[in-house]
Amino acid sequence: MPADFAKLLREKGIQPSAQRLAVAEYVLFTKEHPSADQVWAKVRAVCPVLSRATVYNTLNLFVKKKLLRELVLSEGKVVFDPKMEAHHHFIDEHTGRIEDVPWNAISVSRVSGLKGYDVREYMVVMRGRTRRKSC
Amino acid sequence: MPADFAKLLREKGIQPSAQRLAVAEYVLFTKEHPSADQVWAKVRAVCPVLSRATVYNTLNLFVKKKLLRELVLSEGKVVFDPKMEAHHHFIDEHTGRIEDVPWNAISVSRVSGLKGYDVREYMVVMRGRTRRKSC
DNA sequence: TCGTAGTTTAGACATAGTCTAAGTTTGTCG
DNA sequence: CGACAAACTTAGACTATGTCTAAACTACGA
Repeated sequence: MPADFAKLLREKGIQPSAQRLAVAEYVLFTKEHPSADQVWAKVRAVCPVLSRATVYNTLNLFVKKKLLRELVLSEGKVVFDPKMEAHHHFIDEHTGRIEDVPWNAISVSRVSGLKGYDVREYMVVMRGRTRRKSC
Repeated sequence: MPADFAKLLREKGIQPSAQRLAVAEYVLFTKEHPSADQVWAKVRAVCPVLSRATVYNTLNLFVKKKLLRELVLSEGKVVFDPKMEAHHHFIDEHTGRIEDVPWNAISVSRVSGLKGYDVREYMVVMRGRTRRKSC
């Protein structure tokens, strides 16, 4: 955990304001996977002068500057998939379109040997762009 | 595509109402990955007597009865992860808690050979229960 | 026909996230 | 220092997604 968060932010091209430092101190080193509102709650306990909009702005900024990763499958929505057999998913980065990838196209090993977890199901989620002609 | 949707629903223990049939006809055989409101829009075009609540109820019922799968990483929210190196994720089915799984714990092959896709990044998403003592 | 369980409905409510317009802070340059 | 501009923060309005409720409707067996 760095002593100097301001320096860390500056290195990424982010102006280190008090609010951003408070958010950074919590979110950059947590082991939890907090939602934006959870971040807001945590940081407000330390730094009460902090609006919700700033937390959202700051988190999005951190994601853009590669300090954080956003974990989400589709673009903020729950989607439904009628294909009940196991399969993988590919998400087109430009369009957000989700495509099914057949189970056998990819092989994954050592899942069942994972220590500490009973894995009931799994899938590979890929992101990138489609190389199709017709689209 | 089955001729008799009513029979299909009854086999799963679902009373086949007109609304449920209309939803089933669209959602069980689409290649899209529609959100709930997209389903509503599509089905309402065919069957205008259909409320939003019924669509949500029906979709959730179909998921419970294993006709559909819900594609979502965390429980409907975007969460943030400060770990920027590639890694996988395990989601505890009971608590919804997300844990990081080291990249080397699992091996995935043939991703880069996928026809038609430029995969820029990928991860394995697992679901199940944690077998830890302390929790 | 009646009663009941199951289903559907509109709309209120809740939560997640974005946007805006105004106010505050910060950095720069004379 | 002083003032200006750019960057940042704010409250609250707004949109979208999803849940809940109470009332109305429907199907169906006794």
